[in-house]
Amino acid sequence: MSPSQPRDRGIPEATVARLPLYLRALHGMAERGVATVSSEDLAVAAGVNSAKLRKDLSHLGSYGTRGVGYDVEYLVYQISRELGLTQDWAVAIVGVGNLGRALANYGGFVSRGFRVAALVDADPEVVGDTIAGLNVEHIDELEAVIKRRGVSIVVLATPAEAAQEVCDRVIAVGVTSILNFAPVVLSVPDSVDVRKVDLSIELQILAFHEQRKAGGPLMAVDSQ
Amino acid sequence: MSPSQPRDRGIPEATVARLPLYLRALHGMAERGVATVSSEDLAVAAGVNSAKLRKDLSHLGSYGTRGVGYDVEYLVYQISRELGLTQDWAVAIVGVGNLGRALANYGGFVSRGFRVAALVDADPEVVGDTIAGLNVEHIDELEAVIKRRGVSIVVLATPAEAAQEVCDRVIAVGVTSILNFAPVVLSVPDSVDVRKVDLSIELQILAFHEQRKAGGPLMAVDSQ
DNA sequence: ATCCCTTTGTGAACCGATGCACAAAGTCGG
DNA sequence: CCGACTTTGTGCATCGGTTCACAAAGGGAT
Repeated sequence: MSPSQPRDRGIPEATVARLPLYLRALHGMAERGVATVSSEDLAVAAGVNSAKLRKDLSHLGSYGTRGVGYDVEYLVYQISRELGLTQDWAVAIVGVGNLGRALANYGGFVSRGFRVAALVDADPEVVGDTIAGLNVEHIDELEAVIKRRGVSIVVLATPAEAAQEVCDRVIAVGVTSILNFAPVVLSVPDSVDVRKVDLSIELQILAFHEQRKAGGPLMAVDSQ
Repeated sequence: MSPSQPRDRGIPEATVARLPLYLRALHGMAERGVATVSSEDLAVAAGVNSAKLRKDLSHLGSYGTRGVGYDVEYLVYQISRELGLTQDWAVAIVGVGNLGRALANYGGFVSRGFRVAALVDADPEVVGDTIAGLNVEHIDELEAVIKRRGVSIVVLATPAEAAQEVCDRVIAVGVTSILNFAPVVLSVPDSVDVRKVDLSIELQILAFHEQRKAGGPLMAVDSQ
């Protein structure tokens, strides 16, 4: 705000998106008993350029030792703290179709920092079922469940038509973080974060490049 | 390669990533009987800036009419063609756990241009099962299935440990496009395209921003 | 204690993407 | 047929992110 106080705790978005990658690589190293790691090695493990890695980490602070590298355990802790994974996040999954079910059972989901705290669906056929150890609750209970369980992150795995309404309702009870799997553009206030995952978009991007490789606009049907 | 031949059919990567978004919005409009659309309206529907949309479309050619806008049907066709969706892509899903199953049944997957042509798994328990109308084949048959069905895009929904080996094997039989859901960094030749979707990374990014909103490093527990 | 070797952290050039703002192009009413 | 209006397509300034390259910092050997 005030120019006299730079207050540069702002970490670039691109960096934030890579921190989980580093964290995963570091966890693997910690399990294998690695004590310290150089930016070069960690960069390879995470699949990025080492200069980029160092610049990313430098946004968190000076946690490396020149001539040695980074202490694995310590770096795991620092990144976890920065990402907010030292606390426990209650996640609700709305829409318990094939995808919602898969997400509820997805191991990597539950692992560090996150806990699936509620499953909600509109279909009376599945309400009351137990999935991944959780009772599926009715969509009418949405607001009550979110408040009762202290849910702060909502995963939308509903059909496209239902997504915006559910989105509006959870925002109305204070949720400000949404992970959207429904193939729609959600309209939300600026204060709400929405991340979207669209499986078919990823496939389409692959198809584009595949087409290019296969001869592109010239359609040169040839060995290479 | 040769600098003498610029060959500028190169569409920026950021543009390619947005084309599927435009396509989805356009399909919706076509269904609602909309004949033409302005860049402004389409931009709103796709959730982007209208100048960006126009610049993106300009990379495909001059398909708009000044003073009028874009013909919906025509633009759908042009974008589809550019993305390579006018042809039929055979997709194999390797790993038929919760996620693989969800993907096999996922409607938006099958829809336009893509066809799930094979399901493959290592677990004898599921091999032979019929999922989404397809017989699950054994991982030993991987190479044979890919060749027989003409699979050109492989979706990896295996456990993390198995992903790299499956990846190597499908590349060995000529696959150059992979959509990876396993939480590992795959190592592949430059000629192969890998796109990754990591559900837990998305959650971690949300957690980061959520933590910031909740008071950030100062932990100012306050209304605003 | 000193020197050499390794590795970090970062200044600076570079690159691609974004968004403004406007001229060119086309439509439509009179 | 003309003039007002709409909307595209794009030149240009800007911005965020990437990469290079190197000085500063620390460890370990002698």
